Amino acid sequence: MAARKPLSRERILDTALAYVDEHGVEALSMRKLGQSLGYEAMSLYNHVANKDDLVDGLLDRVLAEMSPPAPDGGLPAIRASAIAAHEALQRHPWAAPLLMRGVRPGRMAYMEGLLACLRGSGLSAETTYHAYHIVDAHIFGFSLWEAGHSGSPPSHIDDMRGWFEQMVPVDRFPYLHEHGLQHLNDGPYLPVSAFEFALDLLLESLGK
Amino acid sequence: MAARKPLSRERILDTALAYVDEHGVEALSMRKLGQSLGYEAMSLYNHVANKDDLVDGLLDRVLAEMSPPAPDGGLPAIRASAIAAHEALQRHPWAAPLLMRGVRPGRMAYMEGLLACLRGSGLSAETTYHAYHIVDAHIFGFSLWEAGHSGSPPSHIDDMRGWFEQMVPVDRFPYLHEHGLQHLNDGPYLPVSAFEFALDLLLESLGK
DNA sequence: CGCCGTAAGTTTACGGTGTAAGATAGACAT
DNA sequence: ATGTCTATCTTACACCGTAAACTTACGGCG
Repeated sequence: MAARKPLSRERILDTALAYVDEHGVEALSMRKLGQSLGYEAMSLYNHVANKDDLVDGLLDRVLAEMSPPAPDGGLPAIRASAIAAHEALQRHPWAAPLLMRGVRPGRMAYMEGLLACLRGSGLSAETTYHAYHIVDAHIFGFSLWEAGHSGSPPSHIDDMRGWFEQMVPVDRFPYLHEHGLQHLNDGPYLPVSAFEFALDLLLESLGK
Repeated sequence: MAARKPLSRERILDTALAYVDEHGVEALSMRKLGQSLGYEAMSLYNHVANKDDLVDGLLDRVLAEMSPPAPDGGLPAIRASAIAAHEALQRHPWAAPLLMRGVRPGRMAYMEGLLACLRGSGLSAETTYHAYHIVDAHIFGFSLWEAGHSGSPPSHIDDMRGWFEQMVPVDRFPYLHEHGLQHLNDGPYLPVSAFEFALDLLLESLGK
């Protein structure tokens, strides 16, 4: 608070990204962000056009973490880049929904790279058309699905087991109860394997 | 406006659902909803606890359109219910993200039904654990992916072709350009087939 | 030195949001 | 008539994004 560093777009984005990764994008406000930097909200507008511009800056940082597959890499390159993209979207769960809404340049580059790689794998234009939807929907759809689940267990509950038993009574939801117990035993995040399992299934069918 | 019918939870939900299906959930406000019913915003609170309660009511209506698979229906029942759920989520594109956030009773019933059907198909508890993630992530993930795309082309553009050519120049994005042209020729919505294609692929692998 | 332009930061204000609290009015039972 | 209950409206508060105007600091130039 005392000796405050000068404001800059980079510093604003740094702070905003850290905040958003922790509290979610809906919790971000110009007033709070300015305050946490030691300035007034309106001062941010000297370095950022408006809130959308700020969020776009955050999205570009996330997009910078996901590189498209090499055009001549074939299906293995698609697999690798899909996994990397999924991991980036796991690191920033708030980003996936916003990435779908508008099309940032980085997102277009990813689309182009994916399409190029599919065509480069010998697929026809028609096949590529459908294959693209399948692969892109899997990467982003699965990440959106995962991101939606984040925060579902209030995460600051001491007695997770008790909370679960009350929310999902065995007698009314026997199978859901069983499923929940598996999650509680496996630690928080197993679904990753489901991402790769389904991805391999889809890619294999495209390779035939 | 003149002779106004008395307010009721049902009437409020009717109006809100129609409004939200047309304008999206982020455009819904208590003031606008009240006004479009001929009442003040605060009057709605006599029939609805708060805005979250109202939105929950809307989500319950969407959930009522998707029934879980019959427990003894096997993979075909899962396929049918997945397609029905996907269609419901297409009718109400705003709903999918909200359905992921909190777990409504109807959503729990769907989860339970899907799990029961998987176990009933002879899958072990461990296999069901992963299969559930794959199937549920496909249904909701794909729907989320589709919903995210809605509104991407501003939809009220006369010269769609010209807009597209400017946004996606052939020389910089040749493959994306090709893909976009395919969409323009096919009409707005082909991806549906991708949903069923991938669904069958996933279910087939579970059947082996 | 004085002057001035420019950029950064602050203050104030406006219209929007959800909703708590209180006032009002009508219907109905005692 | 009196009390009670319910639905409605009015007012008010805290928060949001941000436009507009104001203050402050600084670098260049005579």
